[in-house]
Amino acid sequence: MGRLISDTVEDYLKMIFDLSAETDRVSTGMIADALNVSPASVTDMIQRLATEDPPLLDYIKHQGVALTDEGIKIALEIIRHHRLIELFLHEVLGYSWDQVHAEADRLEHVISEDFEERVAAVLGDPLRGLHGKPIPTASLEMPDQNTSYLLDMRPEQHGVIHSVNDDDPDFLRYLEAQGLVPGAKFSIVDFSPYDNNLRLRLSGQDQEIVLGMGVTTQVQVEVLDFES
Amino acid sequence: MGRLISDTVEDYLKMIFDLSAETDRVSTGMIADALNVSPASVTDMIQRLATEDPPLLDYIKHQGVALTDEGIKIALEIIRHHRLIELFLHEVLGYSWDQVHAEADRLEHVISEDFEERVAAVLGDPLRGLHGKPIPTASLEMPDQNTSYLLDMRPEQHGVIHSVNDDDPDFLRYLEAQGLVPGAKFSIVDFSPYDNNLRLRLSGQDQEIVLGMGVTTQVQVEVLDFES
DNA sequence: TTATAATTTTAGACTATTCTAAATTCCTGT
DNA sequence: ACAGGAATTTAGAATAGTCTAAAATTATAA
Ligand SMILES: [Mn+2]
Ligand SMILES: [Mn+2]
Ligand SMILES: [Mn+2]
Ligand SMILES: [Mn+2]
Repeated sequence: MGRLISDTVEDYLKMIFDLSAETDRVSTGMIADALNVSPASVTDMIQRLATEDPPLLDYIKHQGVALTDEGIKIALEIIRHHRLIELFLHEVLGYSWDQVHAEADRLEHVISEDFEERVAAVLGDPLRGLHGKPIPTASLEMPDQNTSYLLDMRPEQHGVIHSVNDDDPDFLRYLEAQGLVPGAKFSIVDFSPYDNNLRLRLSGQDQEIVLGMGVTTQVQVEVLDFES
Repeated sequence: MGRLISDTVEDYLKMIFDLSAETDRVSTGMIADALNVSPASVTDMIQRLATEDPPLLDYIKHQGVALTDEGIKIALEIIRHHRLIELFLHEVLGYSWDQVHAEADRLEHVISEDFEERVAAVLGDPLRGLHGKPIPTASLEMPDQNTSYLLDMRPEQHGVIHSVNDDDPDFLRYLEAQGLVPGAKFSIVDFSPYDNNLRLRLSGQDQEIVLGMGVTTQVQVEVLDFES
């Protein structure tokens, strides 16, 4: 208990956790891109984190990193902070869903456990964040989700929007305008193999919308067995 | 607009502002004590702040510093954040008045102007903080207060508690238990010149309480012309 | 007025985080 | 199997903030 973790390290661990959803091992380059720092800085940092007292990363030279259990703990703590804060900013202070992320990205590092608990209580211990992502529990269990990317759906299939990537405010405003918010049900109408465009109809709406990979890679869905 | 001020610099400026209430020029040693860093670190920092592009401090070697207008601006901004956050934590999240300070001391550096505005709005644009101190306005005017220290009051005088120093949670719990909270009216019953103890009676209470300098130097009062 | 004490400043060093440029290693396509 | 090219790591350096120990300055008080 009580290691001294800087904001910077917290952001590295959080980002590595996110990137780990894609690949088993996360490469130096991926981290550098995601955090907007040079690859050299990343190499430095991951080597340091891999040799901390309890190592936070498992690092193999030239083969990227994976979080240790210790590293996952810290990442989940910060992710819990982040998603609780986003919800709180929206519910209590009236932030729109495209404004919350940037603010939460700073606040997540400085709130106390007490603050976390009080916010969770005020919000009624929510299970999902403002953008649909699950919120790790107080004991740092991440509820597992059975989701896939909208990208991978095909005509005839039905689904519900589960969650959306939240780092680009413009993108979030676009999604909201289209009705592409967590909980929205839809069915796939058409698929264009060459550009990977998907045409879909949101339930209750007449109009169909066509989405390219810029959108479909950023939206997670739950595939439904039957229309409802 | 848009200088890059670190949290550390913000804390230095805020502390120098507070200390300036006592002395015109603030010494290296005072700052070092207050911030719990070595005098050498303070010298380093104040020399740097005095040579910033618009200087934040006016520094004369061996004679301490005074804030420039630019430095005051930044200090007031942070103090506004701090006091709004303390009130918010109390009102919205149910923090007790001894718990808010530590949390606010970290949050004050990371909230946006938007956050500040929204919190101020939710609280109804308060003029005074949880511990009685005035809150700088949105345009960074500090409402001036006509207060003196409880220390300097003498028998026969009446007064109202204006504000109390809030950095020690134990002290705040003690004050609250005694009923020594902002707004409480009292009259001085007795003064002991050798130990500077004051005996006073809170209006509406029978019992008298005796306070030493450990308390009377930490409490600001408004002296009343007549009892009320 | 002068020695001693207190305060402040300087010198030198350390950690955390980042960078650029150069060296190394890995991968891929012929 | 191997030559480029891509990715990664190393080397060297910068900045912010801190420290301790030594030097310099100012204050105090006999
Ligand atoms: Mn977010
Ligand atoms: Mn962050
Ligand atoms: Mn405070
Ligand atoms: Mn602070």
